[in-house]
Amino acid sequence: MSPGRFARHQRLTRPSDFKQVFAHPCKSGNQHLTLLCRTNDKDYARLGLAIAKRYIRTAVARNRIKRIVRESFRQRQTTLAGLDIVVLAKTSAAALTKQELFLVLERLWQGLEKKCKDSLSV
RNA sequence: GGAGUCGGCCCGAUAAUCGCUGGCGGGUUUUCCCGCUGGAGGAAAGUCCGGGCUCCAUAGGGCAGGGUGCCAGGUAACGCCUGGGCGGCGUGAGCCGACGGAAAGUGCCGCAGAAAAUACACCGCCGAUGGUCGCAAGACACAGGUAAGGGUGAAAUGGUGCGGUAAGAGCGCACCGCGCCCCUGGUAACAGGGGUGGCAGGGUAAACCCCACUCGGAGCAAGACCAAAUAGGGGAACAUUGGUGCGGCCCGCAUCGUUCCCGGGUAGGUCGCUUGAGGUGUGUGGUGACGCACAUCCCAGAUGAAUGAUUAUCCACGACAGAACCCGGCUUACAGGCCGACUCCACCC
Repeated sequence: MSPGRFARHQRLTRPSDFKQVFAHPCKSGNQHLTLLCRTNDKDYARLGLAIAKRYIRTAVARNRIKRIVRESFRQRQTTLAGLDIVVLAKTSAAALTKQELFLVLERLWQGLEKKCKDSLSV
């Protein structure tokens, strides 16, 4: 297991934090998930989740996706340092298995690293 | 053994590692770190009822409106539960029922049918006296009588039988049903028995309605507290014989400065927030729901929102589904497993 913690300060908690990300995002995503991203002035990454009831109907499915995203983020956080990330789920995400979700997320994190880190941090 | 009924319980297990979060203790007692310990459900769901709690309203009463609706009990309360009654279903264990009032009034009753409620009778049945024909028996037609039979319908003005009659009819009688009165049992719903009346005129109250009982409104984003930045409000003091405007000038009025205080209150934060109509055990009262007594336990409390991930082993290979102020119910969803009581059928003795 790769080490790493996921403490409170590593989460986006305030509405204003979310607004900042939504305002000028660098996007990455596929048919299951969408990731929005923006640099912050800190030396660690922060994660916010926006799993809408509209798309994912049952609370159980929403919780499942949140937990898996958090776990995946926790393992990858060192390479994502300096970014604020918001994860949005689409309807099809509920149908994926655990393993599929982890795979999908891994690819998306890589995409973000390449795409966003350089272009935005200038 | 098979089929079934009712009630209760479980909801993968174990280990290791890495995480999240409440509480307690400690450390550099600020967000940080360490240790110990707790961390979703039977429905947490739908938000359909009832209550606690909070704020608002309220002299008292009535009307309107909503809800409930066999009886008794349980409960904080209920539209819930228990026991009983009545009706229906099932061979049975059992299950189901908005189950008060239709002679208080109003409305409605498709299609079919003559007629759906004041019977104005379609096919029928009878047809005396009188009329026509006939010697007569009788035939024909009419006035009229009738509701037994046929047919329609979910439903047709009590049912069966006998008497009765021109044919019929509660017209009369017997039994059943129905209404009323009395007696007996039962707290009561109701049941049983006796007497009497006379056939009284359909259904629908989840149609209006009547009767009885009952109900104030909004909800934890309730509500309470702390409180930046910025803008603005009120007050005090100081500084000025200060500046600017009105004015020819003085007086006067308006406005501008600094400091402090006050109240409202946004972002944000804290409380409400989990010890409760609580759980477990024993005893005890009660057919039971449930009550009482004693002992014992503390059992989620998050706030972008915690209970997860990985690996290994095993099996029945895991359904529906995630607390958000808290309880009591109801309803809906659901793969499977365990236990107990009982019923029916088959077999053995």
